[in-house]
Amino acid sequence: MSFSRELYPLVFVDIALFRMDEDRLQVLLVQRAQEPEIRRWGLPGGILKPAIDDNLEAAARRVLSAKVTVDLPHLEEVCTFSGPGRDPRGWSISVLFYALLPGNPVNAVLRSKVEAVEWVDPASPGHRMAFDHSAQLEKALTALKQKVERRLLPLHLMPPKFTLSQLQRTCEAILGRPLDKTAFRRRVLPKEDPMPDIVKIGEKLEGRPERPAQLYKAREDFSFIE
Amino acid sequence: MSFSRELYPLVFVDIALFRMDEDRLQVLLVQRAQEPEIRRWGLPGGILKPAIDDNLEAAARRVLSAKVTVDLPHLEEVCTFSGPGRDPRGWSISVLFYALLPGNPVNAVLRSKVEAVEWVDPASPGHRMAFDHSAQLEKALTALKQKVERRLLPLHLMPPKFTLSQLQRTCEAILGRPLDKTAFRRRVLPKEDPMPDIVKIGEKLEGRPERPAQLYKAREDFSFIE
DNA sequence: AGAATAGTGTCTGTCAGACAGTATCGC
DNA sequence: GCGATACTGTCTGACAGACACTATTCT
Repeated sequence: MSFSRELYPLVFVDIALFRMDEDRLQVLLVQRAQEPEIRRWGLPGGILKPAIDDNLEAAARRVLSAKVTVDLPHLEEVCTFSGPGRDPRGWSISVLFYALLPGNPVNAVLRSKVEAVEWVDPASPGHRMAFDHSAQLEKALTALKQKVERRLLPLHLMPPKFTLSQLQRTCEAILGRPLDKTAFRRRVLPKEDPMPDIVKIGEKLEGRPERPAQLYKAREDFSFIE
Repeated sequence: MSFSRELYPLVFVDIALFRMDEDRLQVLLVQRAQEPEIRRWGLPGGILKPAIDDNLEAAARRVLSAKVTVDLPHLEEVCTFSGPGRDPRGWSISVLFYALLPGNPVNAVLRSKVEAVEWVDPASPGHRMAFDHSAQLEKALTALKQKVERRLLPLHLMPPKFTLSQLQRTCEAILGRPLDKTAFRRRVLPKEDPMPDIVKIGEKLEGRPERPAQLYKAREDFSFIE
């Protein structure tokens, strides 16, 4: 442990970036290209750079900008992880964020870099993960789940236009359990709500062999923060 | 800004320590005895010491131990505050915690130090506060409120033995609004719950000119974490 | 007896899950 | 018409607020 580690901790930001792939929730993992824990998989992250970062959230956005071509996914702090042993380089803090990537622009948003990247099922990532990133992913997923459990709609994960069934399947993927259709629609479409979270566009989904569904969009100033 | 500030941020922990005074919620403020912002009031806090702190929560407990003679109040992370401008000493991070002090042992738990201390109403502290501590206090209070709004019982604020009315008044003080007695009791005393949060002791409150109330205690392994 | 709070019984509205039934499209 | 999904109507049980009523102690 270097001397400075006894005065100043290393400060990192780590991000659990979620997206929907069809009807499955996924999270982005990267394979570390450097020591320590080289070749291990983990959440994308990086060290805080006080010289260029305005705050921790800005640091997280900077780290994300190296992975993703769109900015402004929903980004929210979850909690911190800290201690002398979690990173071999010394006493460290990681501030964990989770981010939600919107649906449609996904195809073109990922930029390949020196590291390998992979979208995996957050409930069973299928890799042994570096540092305490396994615990971090669990915390991030729990935070997302709890929000949806509290009836917040994960609209930041949706494409610009979506159907109610799509939205319901997204919630079900996050919660890991089926939802009742009637109850879901009643909740999401309150008849006389002055500020409904979602707005009917007036178009219908075409090109499918079933009855076409109404398309909706998120309210202009919708926020996933309670 | 010193050179090291461009590589390493200063890392602080700040704590909003809540207690009940009769039926009012209070938070502990301290008057700063040092520059910067000397004589301004703020939340108790201190710098992280990697050499002696096992993690950020341990740092918060260490800081609290200088103010309070009991340990183990409920301590929980709220969020972080960060940036180059919030402390004149340079780029800094504060990790905010809130803590709940149990009811009865309060009288003897406060230790006077070099700084003046004061218990104030968290909703209107009555002092202009140092740094961004005003925003921090607001966040901590909101976090506490939301937990109680989500039906978690703030049992860590209660004395070892308490009546249902006392508990209800505590919830009302936190929420800032009255609660219905019938609904509150129904919620708190589910007839056939295998794991109720509170347990009837069997004693009654004596020495009052009204009908004596049943006394309750918190379940052995009760946790305020959801 | 009276004051004061503890504790209960019951009505009513809201809202959830459940489930069956109807609607509307492509083929 | 058939298949598939969109959407609706309605029943039922859980639970919340409201409120009046009863219970039990001290003075």
